Amino acid sequence: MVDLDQDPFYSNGTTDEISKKLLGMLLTYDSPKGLVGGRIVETEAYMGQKDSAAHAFKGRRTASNEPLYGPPGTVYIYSIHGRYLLDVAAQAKDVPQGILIRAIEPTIGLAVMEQNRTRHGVELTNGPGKLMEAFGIADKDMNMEIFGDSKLNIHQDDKKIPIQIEESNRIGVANQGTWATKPLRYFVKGNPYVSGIKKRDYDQKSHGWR
DNA sequence: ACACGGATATTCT
DNA sequence: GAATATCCGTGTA
Repeated sequence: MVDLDQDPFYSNGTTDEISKKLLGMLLTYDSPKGLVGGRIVETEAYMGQKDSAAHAFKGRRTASNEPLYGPPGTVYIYSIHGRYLLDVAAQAKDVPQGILIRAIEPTIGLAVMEQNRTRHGVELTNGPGKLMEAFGIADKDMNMEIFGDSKLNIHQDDKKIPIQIEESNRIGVANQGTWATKPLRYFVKGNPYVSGIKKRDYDQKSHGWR
């Protein structure tokens, strides 16, 4: 059994650094309808107690954000606006910093995801609630599980390299205090599955991968 | 009971 | 592109 607090990936670096490292990694879910997944193309870092936009701001701790306090690699699913969003705890146990996985470029189980979403093309997975709907996840049953031990997995060794990582402020936290404007959102420049990207900014050739 | 949010879809100028 | 309707679980009262 691995010592989770010593995890060589999640504990190695600050949460914003890890958010960038996740870009290009393969995210999979072993769903009841078959394996689904894709490349992570957009993430956001939430820096814990000090971060006015984070769920754990000022050490806030409730039943629903408890997974943030789990060991690195803990699955944190939470609901907002009637959707489910996927986070991963990024630091040692009791350090409540997390990374929101906002979009993926789908590569596995396209037919299943299209059925779950009743949409296709970029609309399949170009947003945090959309990718969870595509996966067919509509509950928080996997909370507190660890990526890799869970049916959810982030394959650290199966990774494409972005040509360029772009940064911006985080989405949907506009009036969440002084941290609202910090550049803690990261995405693969030119990838069509990044939320809100304009068609003219697509990298048609390589989707932003090296 | 009730207000609201780490979102999405639809409907307009 | 921007405005708006709707989503429903969660925190606070």
